[in-house]
Formats: sequence, structure tokens, C-alpha cells
Amino acid sequence: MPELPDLVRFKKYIDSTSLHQKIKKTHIGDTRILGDISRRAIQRRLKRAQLTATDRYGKFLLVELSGGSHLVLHFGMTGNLTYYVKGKPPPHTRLLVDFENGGHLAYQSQRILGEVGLTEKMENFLRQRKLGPDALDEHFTERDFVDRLSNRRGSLKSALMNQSIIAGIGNVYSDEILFQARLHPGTKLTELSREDLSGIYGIMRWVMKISSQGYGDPDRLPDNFLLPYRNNAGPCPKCNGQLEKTEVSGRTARYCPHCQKWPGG
DNA sequence: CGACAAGCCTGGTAGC
DNA sequence: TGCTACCAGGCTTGTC
Repeated sequence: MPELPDLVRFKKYIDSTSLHQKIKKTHIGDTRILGDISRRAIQRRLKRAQLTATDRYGKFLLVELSGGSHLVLHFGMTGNLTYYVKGKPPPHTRLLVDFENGGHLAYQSQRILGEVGLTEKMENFLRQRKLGPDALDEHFTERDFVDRLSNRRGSLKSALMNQSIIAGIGNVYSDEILFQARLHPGTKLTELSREDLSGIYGIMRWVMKISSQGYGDPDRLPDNFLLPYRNNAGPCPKCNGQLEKTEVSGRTARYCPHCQKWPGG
């Protein structure tokens, strides 16, 4: 499920479990999870280091290491973190960090679609990945948003999910933004005015902010959010009607055909 | 058995 | 015509 609000949770999780402990050893369970870095390089860099701080940018977590460089964690579709003291690593552990005090931090990824890497300079990494502004960045203004989304073709949904336009939003939260904006998921950007986009900016910020405050927990969302209902085919939390699904840019979009209309419709 | 799942990257090409 | 950016397909594993 990892989108921006889940990354907020992962950041808090590392902050509260794993900082300022000396690393004894690092295990790489499956090298396919590594980007363009070797198993040896990552093990050497982590040995005897400490995790000193965390930064989140879009769907990336950058964990600062004593010495200055950063461990890069990306969670793909199925990534997760587990800290434990006793017992065995959880299923699908691809990176395991053993601390000298006996604790362990496991990065799990069932489908190996995420990535573990290293970067010396965070700014260089973000530029390399061609990421747009983080959806919750305070400097990401309404004007920036409208400029980035106007004069494009394609759907609003795929633009919201495009990490080089805005970083942090995926399939689930793009559906939520469209639901709160009462727009059909197939809505094209050419059908929307700059005024429409200004309104969508406010909704996008509100959805991402309130979801992040609840750390991505579906039980900590307002009553009228689509997210907790999207997987069991309804009912719509606003009108009690039947939710439907459709395909937009190769992704499954969940929506309420009664509440969500085409622009002007 | 195939379809599907919340991630991103790539190549071919639709559209300006 | 040329370039951009859009989208289908692929990656991966487990479940229905």
C-alpha cells in the first residue's frame, strides 16, 4: 500500500525504533532489490554505522547514516518494515539490519518491486530520479500545481500518479482525490480549466494531509473517505450506492458512479 | 489455469 | 516533420 501517508508511517517507525544504535551486520536476502549498487558496498557502508535521521520525499525514505550518506528505501507495491528483538526475520525480508544491542530492522518486499540503495547526496538522488515536488511540500503552491497540470493531455488521475509531476500519490490516493473532487476517474486534463485545477489542488492537499496525520491507517480517516471501502465493492460512504471499477491508464480505478461525474456533467 | 494486486521503468507511438 | 509525453506491457509473487 505504500504511498505518501504510508511513508510518513515508515519514517515515524524508524525514528521510534532504530536510530542511534550501532549496526553489527547487514544481510541482503535477494540482490534483485538492490539498485545499481553491490551487496558488498552496502554492507561495508552500513557496518558499524548508525542510522541518525530520516527524511521522506514522495514515496522514498532516505535514512541518514553516521558519516553523511543515506540509505535509500523504496517500498514498491508490497514493501514494509518490521523491528524486532527476539525471533526470526518476518516473511520476504530482503534487507536485514542487525544492531549491536540485539534489535533487528527488517525491510520486507514480497514482490521485489521496491529498491534499496545508497546515495551520498540527497539532492543529487532526487534530481536523478526526476521527482516533482512532494505533494505536501509547503512550497508547492496552488499556482505551481495548476502550471504543472495544465496544457497536458491524458487523464487527471495518471497526472496525479506521475511522480515527475507530483511525488507521493499513487493509485489509491489518486482515487481518493477524484472521489472527494466528485470527478469521474476518466476525466481528461483538457476538460478542466485552471479554476477547476485550483479547486483540485485544495482537495489534493487536504486528502494527503489528513491521511498523513493518520499515518495511512484507514481507520483514522474521515467518515466520507472512499479508501476503507474501495476493496469490498461498496457501498459508497457518501450516497450508499454501489461503487464500481474501471480502468484508467492501465490501473484499476474505484469510484462511485452516482457521486463522481464528468466535468460539466 | 488465468486474472489481479496499492509500485516504477521501458519502448513504441499518438498527438501537438 | 520532430519532439514530447502518454500508455501498454513487463517485472515479481501470492491469492482468488
